[in-house]
Amino acid sequence: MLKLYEESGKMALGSRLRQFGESLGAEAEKVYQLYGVQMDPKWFPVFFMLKDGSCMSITALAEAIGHSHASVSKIVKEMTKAGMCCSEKVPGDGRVNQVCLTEKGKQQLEKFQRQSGDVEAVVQDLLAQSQNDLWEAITEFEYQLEEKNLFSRIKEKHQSREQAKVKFVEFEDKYAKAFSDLNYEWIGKYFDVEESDRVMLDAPREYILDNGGYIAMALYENETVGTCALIKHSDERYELAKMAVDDSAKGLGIGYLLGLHMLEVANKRGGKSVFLESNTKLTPAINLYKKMGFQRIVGEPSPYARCYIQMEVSV
Amino acid sequence: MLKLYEESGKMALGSRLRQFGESLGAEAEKVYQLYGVQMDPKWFPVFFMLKDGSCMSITALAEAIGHSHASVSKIVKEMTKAGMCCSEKVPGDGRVNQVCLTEKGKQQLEKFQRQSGDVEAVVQDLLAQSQNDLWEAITEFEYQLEEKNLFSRIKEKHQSREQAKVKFVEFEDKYAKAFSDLNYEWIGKYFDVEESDRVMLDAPREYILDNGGYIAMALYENETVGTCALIKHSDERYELAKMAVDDSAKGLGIGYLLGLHMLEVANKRGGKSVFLESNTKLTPAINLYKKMGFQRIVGEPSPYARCYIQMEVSV
DNA sequence: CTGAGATGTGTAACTAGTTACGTAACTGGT
DNA sequence: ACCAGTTACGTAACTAGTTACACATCTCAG
Repeated sequence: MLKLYEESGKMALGSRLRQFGESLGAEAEKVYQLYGVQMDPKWFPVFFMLKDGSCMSITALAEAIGHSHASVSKIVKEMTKAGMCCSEKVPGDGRVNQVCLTEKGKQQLEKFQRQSGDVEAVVQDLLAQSQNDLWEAITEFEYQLEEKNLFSRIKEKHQSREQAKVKFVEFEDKYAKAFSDLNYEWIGKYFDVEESDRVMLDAPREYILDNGGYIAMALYENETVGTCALIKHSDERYELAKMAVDDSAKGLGIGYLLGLHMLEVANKRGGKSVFLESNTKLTPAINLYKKMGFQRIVGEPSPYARCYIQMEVSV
Repeated sequence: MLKLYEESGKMALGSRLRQFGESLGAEAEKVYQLYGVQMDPKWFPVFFMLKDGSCMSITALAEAIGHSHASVSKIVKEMTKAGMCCSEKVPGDGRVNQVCLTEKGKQQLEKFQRQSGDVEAVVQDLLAQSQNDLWEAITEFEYQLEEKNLFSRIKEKHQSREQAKVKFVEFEDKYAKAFSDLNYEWIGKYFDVEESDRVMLDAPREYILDNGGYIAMALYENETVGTCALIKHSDERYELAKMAVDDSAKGLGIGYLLGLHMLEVANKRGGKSVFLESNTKLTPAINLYKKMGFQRIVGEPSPYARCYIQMEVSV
């Protein structure tokens, strides 16, 4: 095993797979020669798909063998030149180019079958002697990645580690600027800032906290990266509002954590339900609310011109 | 799984490995981006080998990561241009170019370590959930191939199947031409044909069979592809001579089978030992005899000018 | 000490794939 | 009937590696 793989750990799995696959493939040409099959190893996948005499289009071949159509197009061109296959336009559809083996191509079949039988037997043998069956291992790994690909898994890991660095703290006056800045930022991005916004953002203590509300600040490595407010409408009913997360911290799922934190606070304060008003235009936000458990309701008309949707959740 | 792999069986293992490895690698760039590591994924192996601050030559790097030195040379050139590493001639030896990370390169390390930790954990997790551990499976497979590579194994399989088609029959007059042709062919290739050759080859019945000897012909798909003679020197002592295999059938191990066949015949006829005379120049032949059990002896001087070695085996 | 062969590196040309793009043919809604 | 979008294909340009070759430097036997 290469020094790299000894030291790198399994993070280099992809690299190792590719390299090992290539080293196996390197022997292929000698094998073809041994059996007298007059074929370039890279033709193998195309040849194999056509070997039972069927005709296939370029695209169908590409799909079946996992290459780009461009690659298949080139391979077919070479094979045609070597007299191994031929192609013709299919009558019904002037676009598709149907490819099939020529007689000469079919003549390779007998030798090829002998070869593939032997190779199969050798590989089968090697696999059987291993504790971990390489073929099955790939199948299993691929299957797992089909459910959720590698990148998503890594992203989740990344996110959950980063989220551990996020803390939520109660509003203090020193956060007043951060609170308004974060909100002005996103409101200005999608709408015009309205008077009703300005009032609350500039005097949160007066309009939110003193009326029994609550404001949380999200801190990430001691930077304020998000904020959210609970406005008290009655002892049992709070409004979730002024949620804002800075672009620099997007993608860490801070919004979600912040939201859950707010629901928890509402619950602790005796709230039974939390509602919010938003705009269907803000798809990511709406999805976030849904994920938090909010469901659309028909509520009383809102003083905000941009409000088209109301949602609620019990806590 | 692709249709190709479903149908092809495990003969396409190499192809599948490479393809799967590539598909994993394709996600790498996004991962680097996610963690803010300013690095081209293809730099990874070089970066990794240098990450502990050590200096390495191009060739040493190439060896460690399993690339050609040319590839490493290109990667280092790119990394140098990006300011990630630098290289300088080593004082003792004007040829070697020692490469190490720059400060900027080392700055990537922290982020890289975070990333590799997460990736490692995710892959480890996936492997642990599989019945067949992909990483271990490759290690095992590689280990097996180290002992004997894939091509050798296939060749053996091929050979043993082809050998089943070889039959040995006793000399008849209809084989007289084949017997002499096969021998003249190889003798002429290495030496001048001598009178003592001519006598026996042209009248095998008289000089070999009638004196209690034996001649076998090797048939492969009804073609005579080889021959060999036993010359009786005494009731217990035979000479193996006139062994010839046609070029068209080389590589199938026919010589070996033919030799064993002759020893068997000698044994059945009451022989206790078989000797032969040959020339050290004919390395493949000598190796073949060794494989059959023959050992070098010092014997009586031979009438053949080309004979430099005598070998014997008990049967 | 000197010349033949080995070693280390860089560059050029090749290889087996890819993505990007252009063109022609088909399809489906008005 | 038509045109906007989709599909099939081929070609060109790119990519990440390779092998082949050129060249400088080193090593060591005579």
